[in-house]
Amino acid sequence: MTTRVRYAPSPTGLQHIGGVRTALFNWFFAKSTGGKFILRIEDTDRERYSDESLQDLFDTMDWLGLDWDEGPEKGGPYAPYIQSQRFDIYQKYARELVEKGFAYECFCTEERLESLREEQKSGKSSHQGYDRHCRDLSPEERERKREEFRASGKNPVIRFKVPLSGSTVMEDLLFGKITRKNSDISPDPVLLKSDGFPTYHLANVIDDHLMKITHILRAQEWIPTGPLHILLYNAFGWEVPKYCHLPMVMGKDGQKLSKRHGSTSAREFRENGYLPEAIINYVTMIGWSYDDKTEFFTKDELKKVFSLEKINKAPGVFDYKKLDWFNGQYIRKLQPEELRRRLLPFLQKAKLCSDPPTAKENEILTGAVPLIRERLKKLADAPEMIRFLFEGVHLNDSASLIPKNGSVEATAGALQWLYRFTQAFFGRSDEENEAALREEAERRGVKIGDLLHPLRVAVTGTAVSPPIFETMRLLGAEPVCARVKAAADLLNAAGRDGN
RNA sequence: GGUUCCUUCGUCUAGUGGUCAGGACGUGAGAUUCUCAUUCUUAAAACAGGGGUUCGACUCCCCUAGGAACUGCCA
Repeated sequence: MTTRVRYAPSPTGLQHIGGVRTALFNWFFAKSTGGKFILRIEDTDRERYSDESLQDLFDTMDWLGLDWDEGPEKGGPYAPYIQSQRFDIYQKYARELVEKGFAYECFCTEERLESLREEQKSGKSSHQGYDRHCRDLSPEERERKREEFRASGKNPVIRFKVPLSGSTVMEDLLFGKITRKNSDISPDPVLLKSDGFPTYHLANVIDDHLMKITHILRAQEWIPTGPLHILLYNAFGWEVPKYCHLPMVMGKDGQKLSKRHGSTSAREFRENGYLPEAIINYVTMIGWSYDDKTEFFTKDELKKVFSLEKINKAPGVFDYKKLDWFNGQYIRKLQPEELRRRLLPFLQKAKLCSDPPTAKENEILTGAVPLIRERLKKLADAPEMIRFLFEGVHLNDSASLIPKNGSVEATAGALQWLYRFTQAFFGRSDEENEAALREEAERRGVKIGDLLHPLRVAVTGTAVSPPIFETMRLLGAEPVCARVKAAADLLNAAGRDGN
């Protein structure tokens, strides 16, 4: 039997990294077992639905390189299944359940439900949730209400008749048997809403059955509704798929990962310059492992090696630091030309390169890549690291030129010498330049770094930069000399002002 | 509150009755170095607690504690 799995997101917000992990696990499980991966858009909540979210879903799948093997139409590339386009299917099955006596129409108003909730919150009633008011309406009463609704153009909701006694067992591949007393299941949840759309429970069960899903891999937060779904399968007389609930992804404080912990959406990671290969690798290592030492996996490797047995039961904390490390590793694995290609959009966004880039910009970028590749944690860090290659440097604070424990006078003097040094720099080898620098440092009785600091600040505008010799060569003689001259002048002026 | 699930270094994890409890991130120290990084070496760091079962428990069972998720005409 070939395995069939699905990822079933709701387009009600940006794709969450937890969702990404669920998608990845499903996709890898399908691939590793030679099965099929299906994408199903669960857009039955038209209140929260947004086109932007749907687009973000596609962008994310595309970014991660996750494709799906089926759709409502024959022949690929496939459009995904979309629940809002399957409206009639759910109607039909909901009616079937009512006819078979497993569900019933409920005419309770929003207000009644609200006051019920109030009452329960204040502790007046020991009951929780819906009081099953409409479950046992007399046929006459039911007919009267139905007429009433019809007259006012309202639709009753359809609720599931949860058995009052007994219990339901869910077999989970990871957690084993999970038993829940039927009386503990949410009393008669809504299956079909008054707008005619199904709720998650109904649509999910129907579609998983119709799409012949064999394994349901979904977040652990769904465990409590598992038994309800099983009751639904039983009511329809359908075979129950295998369940494998995935441990949750938590924030540093052990709570569900959310905004306050940092970035949570795939889009944010994308825009910050995390590589999809790093995200894929890191995210699947939360709650899954291969052995006691291997932790680098390409997507292709994971397609072969992924297995449900190695999933961990305990929830995992999302470690941003470790992700950064993974990302740095992957950045350094990239061929220089490939890194250049991926960096370009970030420089364009920072307005340092035009679109398309000019020959000159391309040249600078190509030269800059080897200088920054081992300094990058995220691609978005690049623009600030090499801004000075594209734009002039404006030093307005002469103090930044002075090395630690240095003085204005000494630094001004050093800069005079550095100006001459830069003029000679481009006609000599690095070895010769370094020798000259060392000699001068010794003559002045300072460390070589005390000379390099003002040079670096003068040329790059910052105290932290890629290696200065390479940087200078990349920048070229003219701008380098001009910048050192400008710095020397600035410091002289500062000195004259009596500092 | 109720229900269900979870519990190995700070974090991600290996471990499946006998290990000096291993690796990785992070942290500390050191080396390399023109700054920052990278790289390398090295150190500290864990079986939640209590009972059993057993010749022997991180590994099996029970209890306690702690944490989490769920408790909607949202998914």
